[in-house]
Amino acid sequence: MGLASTVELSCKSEYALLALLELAVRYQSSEPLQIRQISAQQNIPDRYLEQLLAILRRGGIVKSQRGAKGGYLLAREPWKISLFDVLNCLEGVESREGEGDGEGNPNRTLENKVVDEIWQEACQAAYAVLQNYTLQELIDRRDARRQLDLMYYI
Amino acid sequence: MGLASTVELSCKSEYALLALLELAVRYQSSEPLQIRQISAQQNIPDRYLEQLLAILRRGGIVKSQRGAKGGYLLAREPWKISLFDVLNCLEGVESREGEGDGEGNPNRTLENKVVDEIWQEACQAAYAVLQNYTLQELIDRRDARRQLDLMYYI
DNA sequence: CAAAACCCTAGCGGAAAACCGGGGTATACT
DNA sequence: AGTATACCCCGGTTTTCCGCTAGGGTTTTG
Repeated sequence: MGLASTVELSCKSEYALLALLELAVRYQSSEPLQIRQISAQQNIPDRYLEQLLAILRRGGIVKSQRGAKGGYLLAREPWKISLFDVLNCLEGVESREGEGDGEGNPNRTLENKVVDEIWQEACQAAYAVLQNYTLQELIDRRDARRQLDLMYYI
Repeated sequence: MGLASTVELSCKSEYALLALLELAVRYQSSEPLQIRQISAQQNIPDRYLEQLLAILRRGGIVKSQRGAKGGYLLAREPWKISLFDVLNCLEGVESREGEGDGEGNPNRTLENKVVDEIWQEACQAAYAVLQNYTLQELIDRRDARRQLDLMYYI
């Protein structure tokens, strides 16, 4: 209830995580996976997913292979990519340098700063959690729940 | 940088906290404070602030006194109102019952659920921090920094 | 050289956030 | 009683942002 249910993961971030999960599953094969395949598997609008993957590429999360038979691969092992890495990469783009706010704003009162300080502290706590989860653990969790669901079914 | 600077407190929440800080400072006097005074002090559009205070009133954070010489007061002591109380009150309004998403949505895959689970866990960590800070501590922090700034100035 | 894939940039549409305004109602003071 | 003050309710407007679409490139395979 309340905050817990209203503060939702952005659609963008969810798409990205689901896509990365697909890449992570096939990491061993080192065969690139194409946008179309991912978008079909996870029900993500393909042209939009394309943009997200571009961001992740620039952020060093995935790498791409151009041309026919190309596609995307994880830039490193699934257990070396934390959820924080991913979300930070996504949300940290197209902010920088547009503010006037953010920090260097002159007419920010002491009250503004204090409130912000605590807000940052709360965010840090959340980041700490996200840094502890990797893509690999995402896969593991899913597989564990698959087993569980299967048991209930029988 | 990154997430840390982009995940910003909503304007709404910041306004509310600043307004409550003003009320908290004058809590002892038990004289109501008017919207105009608060909005002037903290540079908040007064008609907008009015709406926010109405939400906070319905949420039991502040109480109001109508008529001439009226205004707003905290509903309880500043050290008994946590930042979580405030944000939860503000963000938790006008959501409920409009979703289709949220949880009971049938076509949510296992992947969706797993990702959400972890996200919720991260949020919980942030809430824990916010629950530990009260309006009183907001005041104390500000005053501490005032002293500090003064020392540097000399 | 053609097909398959990624690459870049621009812009649209709807929803939510921020804000404004008008007319009502309770209370204090004279 | 009457008037001024300040909250109260609710609808509308503006602006911003997110999710998504679109078009035209460039690189690579075969």
